[in-house]
This record gives sequence, structure tokens and C-alpha cells, in this order.
Amino acid sequence: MVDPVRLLEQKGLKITPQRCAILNFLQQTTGHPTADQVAEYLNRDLPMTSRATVYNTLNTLRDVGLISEVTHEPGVLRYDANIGRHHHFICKTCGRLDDLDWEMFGKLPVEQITSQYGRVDQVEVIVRGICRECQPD
Amino acid sequence: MVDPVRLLEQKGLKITPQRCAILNFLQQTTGHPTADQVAEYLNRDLPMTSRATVYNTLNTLRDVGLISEVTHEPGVLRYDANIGRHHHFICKTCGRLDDLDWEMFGKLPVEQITSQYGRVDQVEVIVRGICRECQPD
DNA sequence: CTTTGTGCAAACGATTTGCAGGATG
DNA sequence: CATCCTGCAAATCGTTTGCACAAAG
Repeated sequence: MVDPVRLLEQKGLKITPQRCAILNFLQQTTGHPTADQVAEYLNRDLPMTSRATVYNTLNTLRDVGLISEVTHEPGVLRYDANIGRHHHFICKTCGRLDDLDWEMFGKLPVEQITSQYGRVDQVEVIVRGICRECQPD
Repeated sequence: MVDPVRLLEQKGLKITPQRCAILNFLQQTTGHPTADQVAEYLNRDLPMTSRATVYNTLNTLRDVGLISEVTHEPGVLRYDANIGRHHHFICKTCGRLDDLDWEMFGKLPVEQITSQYGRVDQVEVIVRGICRECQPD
């Protein structure tokens, strides 16, 4: 958990309540909220924060690399402050998105793909299934 | 490459020119076209095919499992007639999406995740990088 | 003949943009 | 005080829906 003010300063961005709140929220939550869920949360701390600002702010933070976008479900864009290496589990029933530990998958054949494609920046594993809470019983 | 008519019959869907053309197109192309690209292509074979029909048809084919949706880039929904197991390579520069052979990644620890989550239906690896054509030089 | 699919236009939801006022460094 | 950010409303993009007509089994 890093101080939002510090992060923003490092990137040369102005410190605003909205940005700090969004960074805090994304760092605290383990879920991967959509822009709308971020907006909803923001309106509790900072009432009347406009949706447009939430979208703009998320894009700004993404552009400087403080957060990342996740898109594994059609039409749903989620955000994540965890920019380290990790994989994802998606529940097909409730839609929850959990992080999976990077080590779990051992050594992935990155060199082989690199030699084939020239350059590889990211390797991610997506697991789709049904989480414990959504099991029939 | 399977006969579209046969596939549609097996699923109990009516045979229409639009559906056959879409299935043919998706089976022939190795790219993973967006709904709009499918519509654009269709208008060459079957001029005046409405966009709505393309969307409806893609959804119908998806519902019966003849094609699958792929969403790895924010806001971009792509379609794929290859419903076998395979992984994906995405070029961050030109956006091309290639299939990677399933065997390339060897044995993934599916049992381990299953024991943790209860049920796993699909495991997919996404590799992001820059393809040969987009290399600086 | 009954059901299902198509085409059109309008509706829709999520995201982006233009512009004026306000806060930040 | 010059710049960058916010808020609002309107615009835009991709996708879905309602309805009348047409085609398939």
C-alpha cells in the first residue's frame, strides 16, 4: 500500500482529492471494480463527483501506469491497482475476478514465444470457472 | 473447416445466407474480426445486410456454441470460430490477435486451481507483445 | 401455416469530449 | 498567475430492441 500523494507526485500529476480517493480505493479493494463502481464509491467520500471525472481520472492514471485495465468479460472494463505480475480467476456465475499468484503457474515458456514473435511484454493466465460461493452446493 | 449448413442443422437453427456467410468468414479468417469487420465483409457478399442482423446472428451463433467471443482489449469484442483449446497472442501496436497452440504451454496446474475454486471450465494464456511486422526494425 | 429471421430505425448504456469555472503548484 | 483539473451537458460509439415484412420448415 503506497501513499497516493507520493505516487502522483512521482508521475508529475497534480494532487487532487478525486485522484487520491480513486487510488486509495483501488489499492484497498481486492475486487476489480468497474468505472461505475468506482464512481459509486467516490460519491460516498466525495459526493457529487461527476462520472466524467471518474472516467477521465481512471484514464489518466492508466496512462501513467499507476493502474491497469482488465478486460476479460465482454463489454466490461475493470480497474486494478495491482500492477505486479498476477493471473486471474473469473467466476462465470457472479462475475467476480480474483487474483491468482504468479508462482502458481511455474515457469511459462516465454522464451519460446519471444523467439517466435520478436517481443513479449506480458504473459497472463485467465482461468474461468465457478467460485465456491456460486457452486450449486 | 466444417460445412456451415451442417453445423446450423445440428443446432436446430434455420439455414440462412447470412448465417452461412458469417460462419464461412469466421472459419476462413485467422484474424479475430470484430462485429463491425464481419458486417463490412458481409456487405461484399450480401449487400445490404443490416448491422443489427450481424449482431443478432453473432449472438445466436455464440449462444449455441458455434463461435466464441474474445475480449482481451478494452472495449473491443472479437469473434472466433475456433472453439478448440488455444491461447492468444496480442500485438500491442497493430492489435492483431493470433492463436497459439495449446500444447505450447505444456501442462497447466488445472487441478490445483480446481481444488481451490471448486470448478474450472477454461484456462487460457494471453501473451501481449509486439509482432514481427510491428518491430521497430 | 406457424415459427423464426431479417431489416430498419429508434433506444440504450458506457465512455468521451468541449467548454467554463475552480483549484493547484 | 499560468496551468491543469473538475463538472456539466451534449456528443459519440458499439450494441440491443421493437416492430413489420419475408422466408424457412
